[in-house]
Amino acid sequence: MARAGLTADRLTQAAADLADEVGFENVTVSALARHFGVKDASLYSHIRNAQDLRVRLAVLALAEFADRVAESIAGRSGKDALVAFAAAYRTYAQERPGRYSAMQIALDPDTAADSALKHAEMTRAVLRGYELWEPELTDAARLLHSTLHGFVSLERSGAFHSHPRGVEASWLRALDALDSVLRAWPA
Amino acid sequence: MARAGLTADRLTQAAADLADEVGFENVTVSALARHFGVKDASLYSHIRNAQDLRVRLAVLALAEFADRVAESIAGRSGKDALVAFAAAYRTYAQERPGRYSAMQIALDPDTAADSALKHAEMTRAVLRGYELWEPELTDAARLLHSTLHGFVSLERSGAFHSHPRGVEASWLRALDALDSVLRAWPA
DNA sequence: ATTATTTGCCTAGGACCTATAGGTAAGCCT
DNA sequence: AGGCTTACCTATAGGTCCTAGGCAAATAAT
Repeated sequence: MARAGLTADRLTQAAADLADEVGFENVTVSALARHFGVKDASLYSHIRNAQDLRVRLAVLALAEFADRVAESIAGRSGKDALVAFAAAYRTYAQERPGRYSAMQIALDPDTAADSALKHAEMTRAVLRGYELWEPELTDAARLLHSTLHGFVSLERSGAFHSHPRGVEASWLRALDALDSVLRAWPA
Repeated sequence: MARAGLTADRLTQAAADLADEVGFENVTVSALARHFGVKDASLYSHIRNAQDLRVRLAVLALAEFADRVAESIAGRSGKDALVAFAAAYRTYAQERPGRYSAMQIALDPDTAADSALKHAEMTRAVLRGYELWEPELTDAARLLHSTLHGFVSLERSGAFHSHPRGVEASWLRALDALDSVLRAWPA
């Protein structure tokens, strides 16, 4: 019988698409096997187990996201870079919700090392316009990530829907606030 | 045969404790039934299904968390209130990780209404010292929640462990930044 | 081109989780 | 004591995760 031509990469790609369709938590080995028209057991030649699949998906998403962000902040600086960075963040979460969820799982330091490095570099690139130095640079980077991730995460979970105030307006205000706090940081 | 004396509330309480022990995603109907020494099927007289159990757990956590926060900000104002609010937030996430995870699931507006109201009230109580008015009050509240939730969430997922800078120091800096941005908000 | 090796996918099966249907017995009320 | 409600049961079915072991297709060796 003809082979489906499975590889770990093809499985991970398909899992990512599946995650965006049905949600990260509904990405199962069975569903993925169904998608390729093979039996569950066949996937275990390519992935160690379900958790391994999730980790691969997270790594894929982190790399893809890093590329997007890098592209969006290229050639910008100061508040322009901040806004572009933030927009890339929020847009990715909206367009690729499954991948975004995948990115949030805890990875062991080794696995995350590459992505972590690239993300750290880009964050520093954005913050370069604000003239911050260690250790404040790290504090600022953590605040930046916290704010963006927190906002996007709460928006997705519906926490902002209970109030008529437009989410977009609050988002812009948050970016203003971030910009001003970063500019005033050295003080 | 003796009855275990199950009720939806007792199940929810036990589920919450279980969540803190083994993680929210590992709270299953089976595990809960085992804990009470009854068969899985017996639980379905008290809860509609597994999702219903998770929702009840989330509501429990939200209410419990609201109580804690209310207690911690009572009698404080301005930055004191902000710091107490933030500490309650972070401490709850650390001490009750399963409950904290449960709180993040998306609830339909009706189910979340009570908790949402109480949370909104408390946030407004914290922000009272900063003399903000609608619609900026909502923007500020959203920024506050985003920052706290984002920080706590990233800390828990290990995103901050890749750098030697102490997380506590970054946390204090983030609170300073929040305080200053809230004070400068009307500008 | 035939053989040997690897590898992709299979069947079979076990463990655990979710859920429903229908039954029995414990506890409450009068 | 009688009847009613309900807490818990057995039985059953389907879904997911994963392992063991087998055959056949693809690939490499001769």
